[in-house]
Amino acid sequence: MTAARLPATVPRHILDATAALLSHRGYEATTVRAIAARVSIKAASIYHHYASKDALVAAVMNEGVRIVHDAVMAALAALGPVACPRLRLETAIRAHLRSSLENSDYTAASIRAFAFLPDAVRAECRADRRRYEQIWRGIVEEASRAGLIRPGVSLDAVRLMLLGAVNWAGEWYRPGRLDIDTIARDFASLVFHG
Amino acid sequence: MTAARLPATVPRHILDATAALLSHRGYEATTVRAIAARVSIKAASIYHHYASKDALVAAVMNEGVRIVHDAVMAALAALGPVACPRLRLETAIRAHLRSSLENSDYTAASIRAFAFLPDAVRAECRADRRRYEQIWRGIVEEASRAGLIRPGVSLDAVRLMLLGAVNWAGEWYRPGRLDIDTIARDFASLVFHG
DNA sequence: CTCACTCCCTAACGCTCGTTAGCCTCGCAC
DNA sequence: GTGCGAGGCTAACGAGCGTTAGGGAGTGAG
Repeated sequence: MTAARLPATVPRHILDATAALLSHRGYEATTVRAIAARVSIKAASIYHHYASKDALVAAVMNEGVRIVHDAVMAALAALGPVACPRLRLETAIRAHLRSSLENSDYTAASIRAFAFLPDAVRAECRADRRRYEQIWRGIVEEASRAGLIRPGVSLDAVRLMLLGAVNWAGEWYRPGRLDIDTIARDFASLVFHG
Repeated sequence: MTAARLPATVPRHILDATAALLSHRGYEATTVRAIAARVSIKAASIYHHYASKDALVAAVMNEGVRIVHDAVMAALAALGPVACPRLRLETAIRAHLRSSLENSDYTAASIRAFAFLPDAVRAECRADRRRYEQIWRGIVEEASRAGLIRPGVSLDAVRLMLLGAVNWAGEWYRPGRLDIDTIARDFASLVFHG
């Protein structure tokens, strides 16, 4: 899961270009020729660094999940071990939103382009994505144990609502309108009762 | 916005096939040949009924928004004019989820495939989509006026969280797990305070 | 100096895409 | 029964796709 998993020989800017195209145009419109053009080389040269388009895409998708995973974990760790669940949830939301909306084409790609990936590529991404989901399962569970979630509400529903809301944010967020801190605060407010 | 907007000569099953493909595979993978194969004709014959792939796609997208719009409006109307905002919100959520998850490939397509449509097609869909958003703006505002939304929370954030959560449901919903009534009830619970 | 290796190139492969042209065959109107 | 439009068809177009073959320039090691 560390950066070392990527072959050192793979130029970062090829991955960057792929991430940018995937996040803005989706899988099919992200052509090898378009990626190559973005880094001012020819399409065939891509294959010197990567075995196939799908291997490149899979690398970007997994990198995207890794980035948001690490961002959320780092933000939670910075809170210290005794932070209240309310604050932990708001912090996780903010970190996820920052990663996918501001910092990382990789994260944006891993969220937006995933749905229509070829099955083979999707299969390569499943494990890391599940691992990321576990963070949220944990946060919601903590909050529930602390009595912050209205009793009777399914914790799965809470988690899926939250992840849905933050993952969909890429479809409407534009810098300069609702700012990310406000979104994170309000989203967190909504899932806690009285 | 009525069905009469579609030329009467366009066989419904061509639209159906396009909606099914769009919702499951996305825009680029929805080829004219694949649509034709689904209705057991050849690709060229599609053009006897529709001027272009994009015109066909745009028709499906707008039909999808119309269907969910009508479904939500009908469900709200069935409640009668004096229903409480809490119930109205839950009802709208349930109608939206039923439309996109159970009843309509059109609605599923209009939600899932929209992001990566060509700009020209997206432009043709904007008006109807905005009109649908207005329903939600109204529901959230009612709830807020009734004092059901925690003060200090942006109503835009509430609306966007709700729409994000329900629109993303297509990415994880599988029949037989969390059922739609439960999801709708829990989602509604979460946005209301004490 | 030379060998090997890296990194890029041109050219082309087989395939699929959206779309068009032109033809055939029904079934209904007159 | 003749004409014609509706609704299919085959064949093909130019373009773009992912990918491969093979070559050439630069560079660092021996």
